[in-house]
Amino acid sequence: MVKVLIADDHQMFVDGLKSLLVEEKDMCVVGEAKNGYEVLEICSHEDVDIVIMDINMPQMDGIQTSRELSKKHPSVKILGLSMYNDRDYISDILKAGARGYVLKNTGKESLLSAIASLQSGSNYLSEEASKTLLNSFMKSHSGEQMLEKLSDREKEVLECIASGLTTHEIADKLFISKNTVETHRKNLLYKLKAKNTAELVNNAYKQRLIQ
Amino acid sequence: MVKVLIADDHQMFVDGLKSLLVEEKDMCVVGEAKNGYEVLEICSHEDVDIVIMDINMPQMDGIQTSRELSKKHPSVKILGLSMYNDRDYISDILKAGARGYVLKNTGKESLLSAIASLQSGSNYLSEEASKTLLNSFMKSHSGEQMLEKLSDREKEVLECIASGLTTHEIADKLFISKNTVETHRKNLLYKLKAKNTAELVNNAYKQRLIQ
DNA sequence: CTTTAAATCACTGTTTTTGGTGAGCAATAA
DNA sequence: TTATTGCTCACCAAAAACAGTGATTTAAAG
Repeated sequence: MVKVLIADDHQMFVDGLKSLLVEEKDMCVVGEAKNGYEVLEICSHEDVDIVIMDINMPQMDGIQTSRELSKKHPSVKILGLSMYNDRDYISDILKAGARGYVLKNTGKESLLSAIASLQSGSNYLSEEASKTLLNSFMKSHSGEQMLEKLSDREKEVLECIASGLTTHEIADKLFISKNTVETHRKNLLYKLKAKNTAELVNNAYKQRLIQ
Repeated sequence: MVKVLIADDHQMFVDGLKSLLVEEKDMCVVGEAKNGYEVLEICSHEDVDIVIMDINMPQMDGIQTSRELSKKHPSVKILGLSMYNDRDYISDILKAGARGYVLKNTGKESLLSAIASLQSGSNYLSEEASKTLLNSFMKSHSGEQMLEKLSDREKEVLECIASGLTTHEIADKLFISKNTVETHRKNLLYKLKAKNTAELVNNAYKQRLIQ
């Protein structure tokens, strides 16, 4: 009997999954969570085999939750779930301790085989997800890739830029010099491979640095 | 017996909903669709009472599909569905002919009562959705609102701007003068209430003119 | 057949961004 | 200890964006 915990902030999706899983006689849903805190809370007093973990959740997202969870309860297996076939999503949640990843646009079969794989101790990557990872791996070797992480300060400046503030206004707001803001802006342009402010904001959205 | 058609591009969500609905003895799922074309196709040869219509679908989205569907098959009742509690989404799909709207983050109860309401001939708006509509109505009267529609040309220029092209490059690409592009840019800034390019792209994302 | 709206182009400034280069300081990792 | 990284600041010239105003043509709407 596989004990499953469903973590997703869309109640309707949870309800659907639950009704789908209880049909399987070797599975039971032992809990549901709307955010990361609830996942950790439930796992601390409940015996859970597998967490089906949506990546996009309010308050604490699936990535962060996976990190915490695999630290505190390494025996709990995490299956990453999301609607985006996004390199960063996949690699981030795998790095955070998940043992599998499936997309929401695949059917229940792939979900069930993912659960089976994880339960038997192996890993599971859906076909699309592995393609994406492989592609990005290729690219990373042809120099196309590389997404340098932004520092906290840079994210702060990025948000100011996106909200329409000029360099001077940002400088005033963050109590730093105009020159410093210009440097941050320059580094942001470089790191996000943008050639001007418009593309910067665009890329920031695409890479989900802003939502 | 209510005959339901589920339209959503996430197969897993469809599978979940289906298994949830077949539990209800007075309902049956007569079809599923991954995009608008499939919805129209199915409705043309299948007897459908209610379409559960996700707004975000590839190729033809829920809004456009609802418009076509209520033109061709006005007897089919449409229940709008989305994860966003967004004024534009709600009002757009209602204008397009939907008779109800529920959010994915509400549970199955609200979905079932929505279906029941629609089947009995009345409308259904989830609590959050009606709040959102009401709020935006208030705002629209306090002058805060107003989202002037963009012309096709403006959208075209907007995309160019977001992808990082300069005024000069856009002019070359669209075979128009630099001055014209600047005028379009100016109008875009005005219409989206942005004070510079960064905020323009930002607001375009927020208002889902780019995704 | 008008009135309106979209799309086009023009001129003239001012402000902001962008690119290039360089450097000091503090915290932290190797 | 040394190397690296994040944050800070500086200067300057060229490019681009921004603001204000006005005007013509064409197509749709009334």
